[in-house]
Amino acid sequence: MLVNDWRERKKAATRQRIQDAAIELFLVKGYEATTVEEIAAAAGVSHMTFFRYFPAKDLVVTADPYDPMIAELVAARPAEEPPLLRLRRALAEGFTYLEERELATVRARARLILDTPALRAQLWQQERDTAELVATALAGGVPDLRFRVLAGAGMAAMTAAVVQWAGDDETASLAELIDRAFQALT
Amino acid sequence: MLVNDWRERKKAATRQRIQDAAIELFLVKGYEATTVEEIAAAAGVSHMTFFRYFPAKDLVVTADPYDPMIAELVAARPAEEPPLLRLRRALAEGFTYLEERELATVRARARLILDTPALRAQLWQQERDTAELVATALAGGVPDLRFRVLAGAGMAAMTAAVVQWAGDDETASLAELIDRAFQALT
DNA sequence: ACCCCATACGTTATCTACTAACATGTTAGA
DNA sequence: TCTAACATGTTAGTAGATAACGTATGGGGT
Repeated sequence: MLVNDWRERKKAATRQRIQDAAIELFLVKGYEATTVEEIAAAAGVSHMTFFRYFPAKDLVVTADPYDPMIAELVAARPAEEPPLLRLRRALAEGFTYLEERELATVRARARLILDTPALRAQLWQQERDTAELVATALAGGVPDLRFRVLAGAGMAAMTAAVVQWAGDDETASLAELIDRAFQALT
Repeated sequence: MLVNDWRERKKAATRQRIQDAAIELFLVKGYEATTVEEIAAAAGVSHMTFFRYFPAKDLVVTADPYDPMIAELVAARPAEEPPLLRLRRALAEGFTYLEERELATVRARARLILDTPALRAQLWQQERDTAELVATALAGGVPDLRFRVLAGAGMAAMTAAVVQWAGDDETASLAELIDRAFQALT
């Protein structure tokens, strides 16, 4: 079983190399102007290896572990709370945890995504998937229209906050913006 | 100026021919399995003409006049109403107008879009654009975070309703689902 | 130490969406 | 009738994505 460890770590490393090379190139040359072949060359692999790790070019940017995390946080909160408050608190927890390390990276990536149509498309799809997960967590089973609406509204609030936060250096902190966004919802 | 009329009508006709041919092929063979060349051939044009009318393959399905219409309806309603009620009433008006003619077509197209990842991506982007238009209409100028959240939440409610309506033949009417969705929001 | 084989990676070919350059034909107006 | 504008076609090319097939590296059983 030691073998698997070694292989997994090697794979994780090349995956990271590809992703780093890609984002660096995107920030310098722009997303559209950067070809997969260039990324692969910069990471020292062939274009096939790129596609084995990221089935599509945009996934190298949009693949992200946070969205599923939100659903877990929602499920972890007491079911007695009203749905929107539950979601709000869950998000607050999540973003507080983030605050300490990766906020700058997240912001840079958010900007890249928001400035690139091809990447934005994926993002909205992802938001929708997360909304369904959140709705399921809120309902504690298959959600009905009511829970889907609430989850969707909550995601919309979060998205509005993130968009403002990413677009303006002078704006408030992300946590505060999310708080304000949920306030507007009630 | 008579000339322009004639040319415009001819252009509108070929545009329609292309779109009809495309949607028919999509429904029969599926979106991915249908090539632009096939669509162009079925419509009796070259693939370049296709792209002149629809800059991207997916636009032949997702290009749609309803989303801008919503913003107009919102702006037309009295500004004294609370924002969410205003949006709700505006949507009610719009879908009542629709009811009389194209509902079946809209439903078929909605299903095609919801079943095709490549089309879904565009749809969410479009929803976002509409939300911005609605937010502007609600604010009567450049919207702040509050109006953006409300507009986004409203669009989320509408989307949830449309998704359920498109997915289930036995479900309630679209107007009623939208009404229920907005009820869940308050 | 030997071979075996799984597994990651590369090479090559091909498809398709999409774009650009240039050619052609048709029609409105002088 | 000539010409300028405009819609369309032809051709060639780029880039994302997939499939078939070959190769090498390293682990485990004998």
